[in-house]
Amino acid sequence: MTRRRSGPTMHDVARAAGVSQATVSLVLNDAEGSRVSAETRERVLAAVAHLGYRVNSAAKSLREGHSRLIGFIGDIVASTPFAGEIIEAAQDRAWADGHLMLIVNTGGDRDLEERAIDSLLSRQVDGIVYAAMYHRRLKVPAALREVPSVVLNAETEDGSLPAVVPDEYAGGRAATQYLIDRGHERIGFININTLESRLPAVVDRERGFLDAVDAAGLKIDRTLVKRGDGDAETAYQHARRLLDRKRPPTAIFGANDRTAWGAYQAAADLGLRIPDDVSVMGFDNQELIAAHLRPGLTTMALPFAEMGRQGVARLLSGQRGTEVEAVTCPLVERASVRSLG
Amino acid sequence: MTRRRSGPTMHDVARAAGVSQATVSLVLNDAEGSRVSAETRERVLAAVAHLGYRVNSAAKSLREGHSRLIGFIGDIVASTPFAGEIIEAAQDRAWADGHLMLIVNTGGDRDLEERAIDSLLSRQVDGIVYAAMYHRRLKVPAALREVPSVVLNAETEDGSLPAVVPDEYAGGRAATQYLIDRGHERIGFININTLESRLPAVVDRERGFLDAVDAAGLKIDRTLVKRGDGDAETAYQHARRLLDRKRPPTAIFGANDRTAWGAYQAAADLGLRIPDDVSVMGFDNQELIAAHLRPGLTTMALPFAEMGRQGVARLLSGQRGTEVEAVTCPLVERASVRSLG
DNA sequence: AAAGTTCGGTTGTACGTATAACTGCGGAGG
DNA sequence: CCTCCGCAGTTATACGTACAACCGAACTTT
Repeated sequence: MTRRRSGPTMHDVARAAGVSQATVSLVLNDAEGSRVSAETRERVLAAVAHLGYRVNSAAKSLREGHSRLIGFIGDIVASTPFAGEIIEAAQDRAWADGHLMLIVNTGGDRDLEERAIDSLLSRQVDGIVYAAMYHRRLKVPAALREVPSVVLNAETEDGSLPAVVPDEYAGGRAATQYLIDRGHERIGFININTLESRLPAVVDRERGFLDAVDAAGLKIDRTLVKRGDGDAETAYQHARRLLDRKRPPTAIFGANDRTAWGAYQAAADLGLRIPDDVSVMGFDNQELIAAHLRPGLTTMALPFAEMGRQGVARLLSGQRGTEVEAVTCPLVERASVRSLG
Repeated sequence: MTRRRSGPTMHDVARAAGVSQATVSLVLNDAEGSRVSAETRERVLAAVAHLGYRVNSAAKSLREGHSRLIGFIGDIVASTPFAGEIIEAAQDRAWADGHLMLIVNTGGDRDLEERAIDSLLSRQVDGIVYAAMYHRRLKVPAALREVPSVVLNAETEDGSLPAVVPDEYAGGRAATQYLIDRGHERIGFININTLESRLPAVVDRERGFLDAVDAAGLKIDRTLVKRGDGDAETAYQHARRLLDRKRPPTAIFGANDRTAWGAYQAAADLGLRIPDDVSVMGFDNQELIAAHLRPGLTTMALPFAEMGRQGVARLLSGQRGTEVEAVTCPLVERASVRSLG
């Protein structure tokens, strides 16, 4: 009944090489500080190659008490193209350290999440990465604390776990500064949503924008700041109204790329050319929008890959702090902003 | 030295419940056909809950010879937004069957791929899903054959492994039929690339288009069929030339969404409205393009989720055929096609 | 009453590995 | 010549689980 599909074991190798299983283990693991003659080592290695021996990780994990496995839990994997990036980077980082990544997506289902964590823990994962698909604050399941864990793209409400998030404030500020540096003094800002949403992407980007304007000694014109409802149509309307004024802004900063796209459409409808008549800056660097708009959209990239890397690196480093790490959003320069004067 | 972080074992539970370890195992696994009294079962379950016992999968896998793990290997995960969808669906399907998914992305690196497969095999995975990020034919590493494997979004050159691919031909044909059903008789077709690329997306979609036109008894006008070089600009130029003719087509079918987007831009530049003056149909259903164009692009969706599901399902079903399964591409109706007459 | 037959468990072992503890041997040191 | 020691391994064991084989008591069956 016991279907034993698996290949040769160390015992088979040992027999083939005329040594004991322990010696095989020594050769395979202890590469340096070992006490086995070069000749024996060769024989063992030859037998390994000849038989196509592969270590049985289950046995190894059982013996060693850990698995060289990292768990990855995400709330909504597919819906966002970012997901792949963060997963890839996390996996790459884990692999670089000899770990594989176990992935579970929960679709935000709390109950499934608990079971998923249970399942990961029972597989002796060495750590868990909990990734949120959009930046927010959240409560994490208690079981996460049983093993080193880190939260990506979100912060825990109680600050009980280390987290890695995009630096929205610095991003908003850098984007604005970029426009200011190019001579823009009247800059329209179209936010994604109202501040009540409490989302860092909404609140902090706007704060960054305002502070940059203020720090540059420019007057803050509240009528240039618009807030939407997350809808593309609303963003379009806002952009249209901004550009239709007697003294329109010379640049529009959309708090995300979709909002910026609204500005493109408004400009097109009004016969304005980008960047000649009006400059546009986005945020998020959604490849399919930003890179394919004509002209290409200059925007701030969310550091998904970097978050994935840092998160796993933090797990594997073994240091247990709970600091929130803010990662810089790099500016991606394309062709939608021009220098004035 | 041996850092034993792990929690209680069956022995601990057994002691707490005043039974033997075997009884705990019986209670936990054999739920039905077991021979343990209701009262004992209760005691064991209580002890399990009280101690927070969790099975050690490493030990279980070692004992049982399999891991309830599925390996997922992809060539370019992040670069494409499709990746997330296929991964999510595959993982969901695996989870539904009590399996977790181990993911590795190789970036197309052949050597890394071999090592990844080795690593998966040494972890006793019950099967491997090998996903290509765009539809093509490829050679798979021989080691894949050591365990049930299935190829997604690609076919093996030697047909040695089961595969699941999108039905490009049927998709091209269905899209065209959709236009014909709405009264279009002069339909422009802008292919992504030349047929020399040998890619199914290029070859079969065009074949589907031609066959649909032919089957409808319409005359095939070769001058309405254009081929690009994968570049957005070229697609735009083709669309422009098509629409600039004395008798322009009433509809343009772009072999992918980016090509269709070129048609949007050409139409806009010529002052033509979609769908009033010209209808446009795409292929791929790239959310960020198709859903956000104005008007929304009617297009054929690639069945990524379905491929992920089917692939894993095939693995878990245990049946070992090597057939290539073609999955239907569903039509996503938005607003870029109008009925004539 | 002797001989099964359930019932409700227990004992023992194997899965493949890593490693602590041991061993046989040849040479160096006294 | 005896002792000691380093070398190059070997032997034995534990990790936590599943399950085959066993076992005692109570209950039938003949």
